[in-house]
Amino acid sequence: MSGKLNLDKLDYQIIQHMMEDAEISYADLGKKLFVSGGTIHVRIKKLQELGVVKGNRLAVDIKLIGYDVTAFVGIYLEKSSLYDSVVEDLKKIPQIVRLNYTTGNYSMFVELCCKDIAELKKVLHDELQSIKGIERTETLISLDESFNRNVQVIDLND
Amino acid sequence: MSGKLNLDKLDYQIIQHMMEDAEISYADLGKKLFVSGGTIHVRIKKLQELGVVKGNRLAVDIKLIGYDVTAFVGIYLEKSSLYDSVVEDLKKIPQIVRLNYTTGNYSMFVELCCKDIAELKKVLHDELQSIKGIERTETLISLDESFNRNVQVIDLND
DNA sequence: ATTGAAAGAGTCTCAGT
DNA sequence: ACTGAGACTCTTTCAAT
Repeated sequence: MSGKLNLDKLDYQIIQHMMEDAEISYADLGKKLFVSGGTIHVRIKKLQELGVVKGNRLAVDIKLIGYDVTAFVGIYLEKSSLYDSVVEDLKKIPQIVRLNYTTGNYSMFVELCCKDIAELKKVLHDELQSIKGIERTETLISLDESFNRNVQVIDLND
Repeated sequence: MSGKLNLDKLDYQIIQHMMEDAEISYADLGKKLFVSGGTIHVRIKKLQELGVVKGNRLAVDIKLIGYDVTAFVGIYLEKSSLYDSVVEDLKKIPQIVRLNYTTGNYSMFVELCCKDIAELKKVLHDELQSIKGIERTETLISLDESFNRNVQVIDLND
């Protein structure tokens, strides 16, 4: 499937299942995929060693703990050579959870999580505007997240 | 901290730790936070019942399994009343992993994961353009993800 | 609410195939 | 490479505080 690593269908099935729900036991996952729990264990160990599997994260509903505002900000840079220094400055702002260097309208694109609109305004107005190299920004506020899911690495019906 | 739920510092510390790494045992996490493993267990059960903790996901490096292209697409709708029907059509495209309804330039904003530029082109040209209600789209291709991290729900140094 | 210990369940290793 | 069983570790429950 992917050229670089030699993963077979079973590897992809394991990845697909465990990306969605990592709470299933090796024995039970083995039953679903018609192999032993020991084989699931060996495969997951292999995937960890290859760096494909990087750990295990708790899925948390951040809205429920007060992070009501998700926003996206497109950033225009004065010069694209300023990218690295701007990245370092943005990394210091804890509300910024993701930063991508992009083609298209903006030079870079960030996602941020804030407790409320007041906090968003503070980050946009006080923090972003004081960073050297940022020419201007455009903000998209998320009013609703219709879905958020994983890539489908394999069709589970074969 | 958050008005609705009555979570204390220990709850936030547990959430912060387990969002980053859910592989630590309750006993070890208890040692770090100066309580017993049993208390960690009780708190996590409470957080699950409250819906704050929604499960456990394997963190996978999708680049390593051939998903080289991450892109963001801003979508202009003909009429915003078409939102729901467009959502249903977009949900059927497996490469679209996230969809937000946004204020600002675009009516909706999606993220997609593709194996290569050819697949991205196919989705943009063949699939998005044939959906009724989409006026036009603007694509940002991610050339580099500088970072991608969790919200900081508590400062771990108190 | 927190604890510590016992019971139950899961992971990990390894010898055999 | 896969299997199954044993050793080990973790989760879960619960009586006591």
